[in-house]
Amino acid sequence: MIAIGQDASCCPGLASAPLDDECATELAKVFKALGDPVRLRLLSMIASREGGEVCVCEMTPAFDLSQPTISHHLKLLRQAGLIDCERRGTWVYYWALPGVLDKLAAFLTTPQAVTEVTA
Amino acid sequence: MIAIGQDASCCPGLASAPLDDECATELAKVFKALGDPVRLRLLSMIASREGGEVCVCEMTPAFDLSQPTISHHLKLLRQAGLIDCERRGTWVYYWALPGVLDKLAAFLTTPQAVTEVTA
DNA sequence: CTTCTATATTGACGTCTCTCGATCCAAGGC
DNA sequence: GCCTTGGATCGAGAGACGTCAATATAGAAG
Repeated sequence: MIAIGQDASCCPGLASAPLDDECATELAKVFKALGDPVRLRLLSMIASREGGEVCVCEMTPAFDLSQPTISHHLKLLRQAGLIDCERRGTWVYYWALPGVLDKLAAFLTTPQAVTEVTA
Repeated sequence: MIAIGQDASCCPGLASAPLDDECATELAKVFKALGDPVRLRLLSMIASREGGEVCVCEMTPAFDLSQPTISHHLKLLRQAGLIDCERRGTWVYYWALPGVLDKLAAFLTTPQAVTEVTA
């Protein structure tokens, strides 16, 4: 629903120029999705997985929360454009959408830090 | 109040290993502070400023919001450890705390992307 | 000391968010 | 067909959040 892949690239960087309203609104949606410890852990479980895919049945018991709550957080992460999922038989598998996290990281990186790395 | 400088460094990276609860809670506070378009714009105004300092009197009229609301958002950004301020006469000046954004960016950067850059 | 200006704080209101139990849907096995 | 299992959706309640008007505070100027 949120095309961070396109909209984030329009924003040259947090510290390079004052953000316009539209860009800030789009980016805030993604950061808001990251602004919850449960969602951060879910995303980390998914993004750090070797094979790239994690079954819901594996994530739900890792938390002290009800199954609908985990499903709700996964939905928010998906709406933020951070992950996607596919049903395979009885189970549903989630994976991290590539590039989105790196684009966010690039947006946060200050120009000085960039020049230091590339120098 | 939040020592992202210390606590974020304890977290090796979102995509390198599943985040533990404590680390996720600390990081979520910072991302939550970034999860509002007004705060993103405020932080961008501050971080992109050449001299490094921005007066509140310069930020308030840039928004269609009341003065207390802007003050409130600046307070949240400060509590998240992203900015700091100092009173100088009648005016108050804000600046971005260095390194925090870069640490966040490093946390979001996937291991693959890191190896690509350093290769 | 009084007054004015620039910010911060307080209190209140409506809205959004997180969580749960209950229910529904999709797929497999009998 | 029916039943079981894995997930998603619905509806509700408690709490957090964003916003404002009103007030308080700090400093400068008279």
